[in-house]
Amino acid sequence: MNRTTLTLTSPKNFKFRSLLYSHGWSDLEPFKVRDDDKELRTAVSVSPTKHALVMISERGSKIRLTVDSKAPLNKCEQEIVKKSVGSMFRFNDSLDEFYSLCRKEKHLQWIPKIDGGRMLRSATVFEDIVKMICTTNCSWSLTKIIVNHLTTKLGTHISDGVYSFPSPKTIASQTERWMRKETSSGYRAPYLLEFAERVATKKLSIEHLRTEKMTTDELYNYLRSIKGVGHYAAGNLLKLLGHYDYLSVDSWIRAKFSEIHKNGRKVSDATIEKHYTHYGKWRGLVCWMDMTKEWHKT
DNA sequence: GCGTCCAGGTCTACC
DNA sequence: GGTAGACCTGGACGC
Repeated sequence: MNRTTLTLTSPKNFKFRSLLYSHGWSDLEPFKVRDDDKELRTAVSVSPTKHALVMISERGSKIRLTVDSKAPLNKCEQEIVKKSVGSMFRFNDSLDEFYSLCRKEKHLQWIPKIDGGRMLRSATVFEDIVKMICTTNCSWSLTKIIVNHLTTKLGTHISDGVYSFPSPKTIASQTERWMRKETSSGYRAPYLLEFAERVATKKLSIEHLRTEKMTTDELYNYLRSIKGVGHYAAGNLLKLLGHYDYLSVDSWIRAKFSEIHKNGRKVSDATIEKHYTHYGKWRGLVCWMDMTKEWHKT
């Protein structure tokens, strides 16, 4: 095993722990949180056949990447790893405007204090979309099972129990029967296969979506063209693409909102939408942070 | 251990 | 455009 150490400079308003608990992604393979929240492990594919285990930790204002790979990484491949981690950690996203808005409201002032709101992404848009489809219509424990099966049965073993996330081509080459039986994805299997096949054959282009200048509605409609991505999944994916105009209300948000704001009384989605309307294009992020405040208590 | 019921979001057919 | 029903799984529950 070859080991390389790389360093990234974190942007202002960045806190490692806030990123880890930004949402559930750090709980899904190939992510692994280690050493009492001090290290995040994941896999980065630098080419279709070359994968690296990346151990990420915070060192003051720097981010240290300890990278293990079976063959040494050249300079170009090291840059791919750095760029990939920067994209996962949202280094290019500015939250200044969001923080200004939060500072004006007493109950939101805690957010800029913990540098919150930066939501962890997977190494690729493909991985994010597959995982989001796996969150639909099931418990979080089932989501973890499906993603775990996909990664450990179809990914490449790198080191220390870490597997790369499978490529579109690898997923597309499976049969629906195998997917249903071996990944517990059930009726989602044909959705995952169709999506992977469209990406693998370049009928659908998605990796540019993190940098493409598109309006929220254009992005939303693009995502909805993927079978298995409905209103909730598209809204959540938009957050991972830097657009926060959608609340993407699901059963958990309904229950949490009811508990926090309505003393447990049942509420309609329209009531929840109305509650956050005046936060404009940041309403989706304000809602999410409001719902997950307790996750950030130390 | 086994059977039954339920929750969860999306798609499709139908009105 | 709105709505009902099917999809499939793990987990909770009762026996």
